[in-house]
Amino acid sequence: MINVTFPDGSARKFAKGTTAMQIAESISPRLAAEVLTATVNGKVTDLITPINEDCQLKLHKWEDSEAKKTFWHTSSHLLAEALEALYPGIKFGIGPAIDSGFYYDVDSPTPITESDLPAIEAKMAELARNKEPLVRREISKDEAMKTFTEKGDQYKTELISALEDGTITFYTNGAFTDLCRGPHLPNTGLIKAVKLTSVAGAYWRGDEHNKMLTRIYGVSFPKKSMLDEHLALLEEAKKRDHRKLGKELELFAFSQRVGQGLPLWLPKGTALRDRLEQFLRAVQKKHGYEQVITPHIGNKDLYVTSGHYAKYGKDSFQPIHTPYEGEEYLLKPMNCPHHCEIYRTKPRSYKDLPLRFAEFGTVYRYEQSGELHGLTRVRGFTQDDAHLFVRPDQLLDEFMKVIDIVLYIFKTLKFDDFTAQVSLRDPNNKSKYIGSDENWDKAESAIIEAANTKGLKTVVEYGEAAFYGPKLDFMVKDAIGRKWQLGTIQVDYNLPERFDLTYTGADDKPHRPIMIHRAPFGSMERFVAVLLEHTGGKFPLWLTPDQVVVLPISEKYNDYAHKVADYLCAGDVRASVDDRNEKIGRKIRGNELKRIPYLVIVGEKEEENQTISYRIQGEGDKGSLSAEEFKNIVLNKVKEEIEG
RNA sequence: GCCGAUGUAGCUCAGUUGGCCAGAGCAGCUGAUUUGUAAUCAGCUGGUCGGGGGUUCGAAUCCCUCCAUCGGCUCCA
Repeated sequence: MINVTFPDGSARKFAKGTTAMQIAESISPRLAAEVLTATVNGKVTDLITPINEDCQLKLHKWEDSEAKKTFWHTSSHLLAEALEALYPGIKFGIGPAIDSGFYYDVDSPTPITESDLPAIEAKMAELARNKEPLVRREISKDEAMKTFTEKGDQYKTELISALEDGTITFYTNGAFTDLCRGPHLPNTGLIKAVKLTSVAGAYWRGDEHNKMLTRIYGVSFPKKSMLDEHLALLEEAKKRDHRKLGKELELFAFSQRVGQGLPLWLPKGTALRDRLEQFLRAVQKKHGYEQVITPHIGNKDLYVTSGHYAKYGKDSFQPIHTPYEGEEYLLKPMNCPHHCEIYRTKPRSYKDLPLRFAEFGTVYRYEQSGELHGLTRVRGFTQDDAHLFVRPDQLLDEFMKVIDIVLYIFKTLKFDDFTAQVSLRDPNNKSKYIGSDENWDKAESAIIEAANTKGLKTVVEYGEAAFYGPKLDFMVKDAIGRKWQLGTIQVDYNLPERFDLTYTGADDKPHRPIMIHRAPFGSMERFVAVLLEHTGGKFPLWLTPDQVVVLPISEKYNDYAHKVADYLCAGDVRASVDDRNEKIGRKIRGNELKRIPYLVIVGEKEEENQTISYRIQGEGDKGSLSAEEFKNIVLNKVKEEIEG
């Protein structure tokens, strides 16, 4: 007998060799029907693998991420089974579960396009109805190699050759057998709803020098209704797409003639962006930052000194030549080297530090054409940049103060759900980075300590550091649960060395300052994009370009409407009049769609009583007030938003 | 950059196997209407069918090429 302990602390005895599925059945048939996978002693495993020793057992239903992963992993095998049936001779790369579904990379003799997906979905549904069991088999390396060599699948043999004998398992569903360590669902019949979402190219093993395989993405659910909900969420995401909203709300545009990835900020978008800038300027001023301005181009030598040229020279706009031989300039791809030169403009004392230079610095990077995406990835953008030059004894404190600024900004803009990612060096590939191990260790431990002291919810990612130093990256979750990377704070021991930056210490000797790079928004472009998707275009009142539009019932009341708007504008409310010769319903609809927070309606009644009627966006009519009372409502709301 | 898809009016989209001066709705303009809480009516304007080249008696439609956009991959100082 074996002793099985459950998460609630209870324990029961079962015969040796009992499976998790049998255990679930013995507890309740209803549970057994819902359970998808299990964790045995902390390891996710099949329901059908016999358990031979005492263990902690957790049974997972759909809601658990372990169950979803298993569900989607089995779905990828089902996809492969369908593909093999429909495309004889197809070869398989890898087919894992991902956060929001699954994919399989394939090398197909005939091209697979999006129009083929419905037929593949149908085949998957047909196969799933057979309720084929997933059969696990341990297999020797030789035999595994033989199987896939005979099949002619060089991708699988490449994977097998990297594995150790004795650890290799095959899983079979129906006519399809795959190299896989599992775990899987007991049978494919649990997969009741499948949607193949897209087909894309992906390099074999993620290496751009390798052959590009076809990747088929999909998502699946145990119930049809869950798929419908999922598709509804995708629809909602589409509605919030910042590229669509940016066009509709006339915030920004792109022009083929201006060039790819070079955004044009329209008047309303500029108003919004300016307001964000003013907000940040004010916060930074309070925290002892000094604004600086540096040119949009810089001598190539500047970036050679910083090390950026060696690392990113090929990804920059290529050198601009002057009439003089050998003189070369680059469009500024980052602000830090310029700020280092500002530091060098005069001798610095330990008493001067910390120095905090801030700049809304516009930079240009030649991103590969396929990487460009709306405002989130562009070739010309403005960083809300600042560089802090600090003494070693100030580092931790200054770093934490930067965290405070980031937290304050997130709070004001209602990004309530975020995590901090500690981005460290890839310990297996240190050649990608500059600087000594000693300095890296110091920098990394400073970041970790600061994040811990601040009590941030953190995750550590190796290989995500910048080439000159580790980072603390802030990832926010938006209103519909998607994650975005925003601000970043970095500790850098390297640039001060490369630029030979020093300050005179109390001991009258030269010392090396440490740099902190930070950009709470990341860039103005990216931040506006994320804000758009987060709010669906319903910006906070304090930020929105147009706060109030006054709608006269008919042209007879245009004068009164303008009087009201002028009064509001004089009181620092951003108001305008929609005096088009249209019916009131039409004007309301148009301005509601533009997501104007407040609509003021004036007609005979209001003019007579010297009042106004108003509506709140999405909420409808809110009744009548005096213009002054209304103005105070608006101003108070703004105040409340900024002061939290 | 790579794989795949797409590109018709300011926007959203129709345009059958190549064949009458390329269509609709919205937006815009003009006029009528003077309006009470999410679309008033009528008329009009607007397109080198992404650019270039080719096939054909004839191309939005077929072929080549370039550009841009979208979904991914790779990359992200």
